[in-house]
Amino acid sequence: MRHALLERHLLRHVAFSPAELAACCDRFHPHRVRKKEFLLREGDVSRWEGFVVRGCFRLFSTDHDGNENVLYFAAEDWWVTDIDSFHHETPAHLSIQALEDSELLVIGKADKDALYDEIPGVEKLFRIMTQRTLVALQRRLIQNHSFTAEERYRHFLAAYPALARRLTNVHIASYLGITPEFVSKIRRRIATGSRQPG
Amino acid sequence: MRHALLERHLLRHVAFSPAELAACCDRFHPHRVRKKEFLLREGDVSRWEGFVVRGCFRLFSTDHDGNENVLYFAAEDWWVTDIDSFHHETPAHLSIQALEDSELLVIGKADKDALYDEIPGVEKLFRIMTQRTLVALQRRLIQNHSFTAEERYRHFLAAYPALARRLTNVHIASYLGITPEFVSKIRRRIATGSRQPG
DNA sequence: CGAAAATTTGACATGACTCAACTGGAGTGG
DNA sequence: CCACTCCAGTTGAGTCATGTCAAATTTTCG
Repeated sequence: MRHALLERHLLRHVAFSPAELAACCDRFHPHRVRKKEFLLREGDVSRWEGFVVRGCFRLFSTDHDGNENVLYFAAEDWWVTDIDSFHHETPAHLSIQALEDSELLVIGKADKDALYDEIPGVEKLFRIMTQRTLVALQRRLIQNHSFTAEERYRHFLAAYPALARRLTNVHIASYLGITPEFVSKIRRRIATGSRQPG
Repeated sequence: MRHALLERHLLRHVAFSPAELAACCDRFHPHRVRKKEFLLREGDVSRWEGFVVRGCFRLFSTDHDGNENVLYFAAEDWWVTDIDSFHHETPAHLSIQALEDSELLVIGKADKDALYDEIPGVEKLFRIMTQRTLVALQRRLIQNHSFTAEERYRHFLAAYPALARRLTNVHIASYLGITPEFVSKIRRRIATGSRQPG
């Protein structure tokens, strides 16, 4: 499935030849989901890795109290999968739900493994992408420890303004690890113009 | 530098030939540091990626209030580096300090890049290792949101009992994102036999 | 032995949560 | 076009987990 967004994405970190690029893209096929539909449910095996072409998803897990914790949001140009489940064919820890009507390009494990074997550069691409994701997650973990809820909320709005406008406060709260009620109180503090200390 | 621990580590995810294995190991050289010495200081460029052969390190960053947040501990069989700084030769966000007299095998960027180019399998190895680290970090992030401080402390002791015995409570607290005083209070609660709820 | 660091303890402060009530907008069916 | 429902969002009172600060005590280590 040729798709300009995917091609540009793949070329971002590795200089594939046109033939290699086509061989990659041909392993993907399109998939549509409606708002609120699940691409994956906790406990099932993740059979697909997906590249988001249109729409938006949340990846979350449910803890013993029934609280949903959002690991991340994936809009256009992002990947969605439970890495561990996809690679080892084990039950997923994550659920993946569409927050809008969405379109993906998905690839199955056999096709992905074939790409790894056939096209030098695919390993490099995913190594680099995984490293970048890891670095971002490391920073997020540290920020969770050193920032207050208000700082994290402000930072999220500043870092992802377009994404934030597409999400409800409930979801943003769940991503930041705070309650929706408290987000509401933070918003009021911000709106009523109180300067944050520091 | 041939070293049984490193060889076993490299073979864990990829079946290198003896020649490939030797070529990998030869790019590493030994390095010793004393307790409390820094391998890397925030702001400097990380010139080395290190594999810990003996001893223990903490990787941490300092926030605007001067608090040190431990990202992770690295004992034998772990890697230490500021990934971003090492690969892009930019100032590091992390500091790396030896908590004991330690020995590493280190590799510079030029040698690492050479390995990526010369030995098919090295990309795969680091892709897989990075993925596993990412999955572990994802789980840790979610646990930070859904577990209380006491639960996180208990979980850390249960998951890394040997490591925990080598660390002070100050460092464990900094890893868990809580204060050393509160760790002390948790320890008392545990010691006085109070069952944790849930 | 002596200094520095780690740990413990207690009083007090506060950030964030819980719960419950209320408001308002978006979609849906009649 | 209205009535109705369903969520998201807001608000407030009360509570709890965890932090802060300061002092006392123990351990580590030169």
